[in-house]
Amino acid sequence: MECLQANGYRLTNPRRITVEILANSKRPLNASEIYQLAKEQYAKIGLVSVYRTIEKLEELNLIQRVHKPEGCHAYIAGFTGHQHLLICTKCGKTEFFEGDDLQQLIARVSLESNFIIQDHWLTLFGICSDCQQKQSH
Amino acid sequence: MECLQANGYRLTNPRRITVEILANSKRPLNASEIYQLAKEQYAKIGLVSVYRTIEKLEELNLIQRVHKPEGCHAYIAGFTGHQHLLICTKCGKTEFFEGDDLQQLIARVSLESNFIIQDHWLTLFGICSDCQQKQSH
DNA sequence: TTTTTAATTGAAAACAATTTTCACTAATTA
DNA sequence: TAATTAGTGAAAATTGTTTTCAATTAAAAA
Ligand SMILES: [Mn+2]
Ligand SMILES: [Mn+2]
Ligand SMILES: [Zn+2]
Ligand SMILES: [Zn+2]
Repeated sequence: MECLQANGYRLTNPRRITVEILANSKRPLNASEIYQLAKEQYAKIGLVSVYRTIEKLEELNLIQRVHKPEGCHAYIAGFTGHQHLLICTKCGKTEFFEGDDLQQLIARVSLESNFIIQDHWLTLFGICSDCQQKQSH
Repeated sequence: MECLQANGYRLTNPRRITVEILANSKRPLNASEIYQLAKEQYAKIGLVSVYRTIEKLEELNLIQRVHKPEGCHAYIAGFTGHQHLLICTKCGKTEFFEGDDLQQLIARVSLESNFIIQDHWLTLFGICSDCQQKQSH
């Protein structure tokens, strides 16, 4: 909310609620999921406002689109700097990690392909500890 | 086409042309791009058949959806086994590479997060050699 | 505090992408 | 060759997202 305000945006109910939902979610949410949750707190919110808030939060790098095999329209909060995602394929729980060292790989691929490599996306998929326990029963 | 036939699908014009376009493309194409190209060879083809062929090729693992910042609705042919993509952000030219060794990283992240890590997505973005030359003029 | 203002809102309409329906066509089998 | 049935394309339906617009409301000004 501070960041929105600092960028000249007004602090409104639809924004507050959308931000709160995204900030508290451990898994990526899409517009309609946010909308369903938001209505519980603020019945008159419109889906359009959710879309518009997502757009602004993404511009300000406060949320990040998450690409998964099932779709790429969900967002997760908490992005800062160069990080990557670790996603539970059972419940969707998503964590960030960093410290990947791809320098050697990138150098090799660059040499073999004659590409100048500027960026990379890395996502790990697995089963979170909660879902491991549920599974073992 | 062989693989389609082996799986009980008929060899039709719409399929032949869609397959040919995807097989010959160096960059990922979406349904409507394939459709535009296909119409040049077979004017009466329908966009629906392109969608249906994409669906089957994806099921048979002959093509793969490509995730990019601009969107995730394009497909590239030639997927076999565990490989990753290298994409030119100028012209879209896409190559496969393999031999990434993420074992150490995966072990560390697994330990820190208590996830069992089962899969990963890695995509490198850069500038291909053609586009490097065009740029330097 | 009250008034002014312009950004923001939600409903509805518009738009875009994809899927479904259905009568017809054509690839394969007998 | 004829019979069968998968596959086709046009049109309609559906889904997800964006635009429009009059009304509302947060923030600035008085
Ligand atoms: Mn990295
Ligand atoms: Mn790999
Ligand atoms: Zn989980
Ligand atoms: Zn290029």
